[in-house]
Amino acid sequence: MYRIGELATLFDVKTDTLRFYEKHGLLTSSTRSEAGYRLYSQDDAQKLRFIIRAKAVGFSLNDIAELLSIELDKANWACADVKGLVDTKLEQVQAKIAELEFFASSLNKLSQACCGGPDSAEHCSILEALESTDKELSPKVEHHLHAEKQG
Amino acid sequence: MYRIGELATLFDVKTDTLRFYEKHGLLTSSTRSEAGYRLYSQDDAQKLRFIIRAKAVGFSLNDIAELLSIELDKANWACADVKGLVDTKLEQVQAKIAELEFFASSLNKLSQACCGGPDSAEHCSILEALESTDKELSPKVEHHLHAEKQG
DNA sequence: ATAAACCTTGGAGTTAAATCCAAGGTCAAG
DNA sequence: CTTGACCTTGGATTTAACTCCAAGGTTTAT
Repeated sequence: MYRIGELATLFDVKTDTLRFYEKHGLLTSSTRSEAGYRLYSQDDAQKLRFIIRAKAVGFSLNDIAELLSIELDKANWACADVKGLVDTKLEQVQAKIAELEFFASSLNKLSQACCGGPDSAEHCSILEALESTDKELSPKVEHHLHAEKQG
Repeated sequence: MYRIGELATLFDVKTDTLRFYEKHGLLTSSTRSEAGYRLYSQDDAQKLRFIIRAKAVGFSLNDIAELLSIELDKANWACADVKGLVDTKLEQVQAKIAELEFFASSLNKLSQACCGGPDSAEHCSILEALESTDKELSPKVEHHLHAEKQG
């Protein structure tokens, strides 16, 4: 079991942050010592790791709480409910991956264009690099941008 | 050219948000009308789209400003500087992608475990699903978690 | 030429997510 | 048996990123 300070050090967060997560229902220490100290189990640590990772890829604490609530505890969740929530989150995750792969390929292009590659100095900013890769736009925007682009 | 309200509608943000981005150096309209109205060009729109996307995958406005500053404008940036910044950002993006792929595979596992798949009811929460996929941990944490896991 | 729907600025208020602070309890080391 | 490094709580403050408001100027449609 970890005391709050140990867990905080381990994951490079502040103890205050852990108490904050507790107050907001994201991570409660599974036990307390006699004196009232929070004691975190291995599972708690696992959960914290998940929270930190999810935050790093742009999920809000609310989103994360929802992800963590996905537990097929049979009494409270129908199977279809779980599946619905999971699949929604999965779509969000996949959308994010798609965005990032786009970024990655553009940054790559930029990096290569920069130092003497065959396309040298052709794409000099992230925006130009993105543009050169762009095939699809958000439906709402597509019409406008294309309209102007031809004119 | 778009007036601020048009651009805002187009991208489903508030006009206040656009002024906020301007104040913080992320997106300045390329011109103003005689009366002082902001007029946004196609390039400005492109830039806004980039900002919105970058935000969606967990970059802060500061991160984004840095990404946007990557411009090989020859006078101010040495080639190596650009490459350095780009490659740093590329690493961040790739790390995020790795995280998300992890999430995705776990959510998938969860979704399948849920409704009568072969692993039915085996991984009942996102945490269990993650754990079942887990091979690598952050180096800092690895030792501790494994140590306890064996004991 | 006037109302409705835009736009301007400056500044205040909100929300999420921490982060800090104060007053005090606990515990291992000397 | 006290010093120092922990921990507790409750509440205040900060930071990022908006979001709203007020007082006033502009444009457009009737």
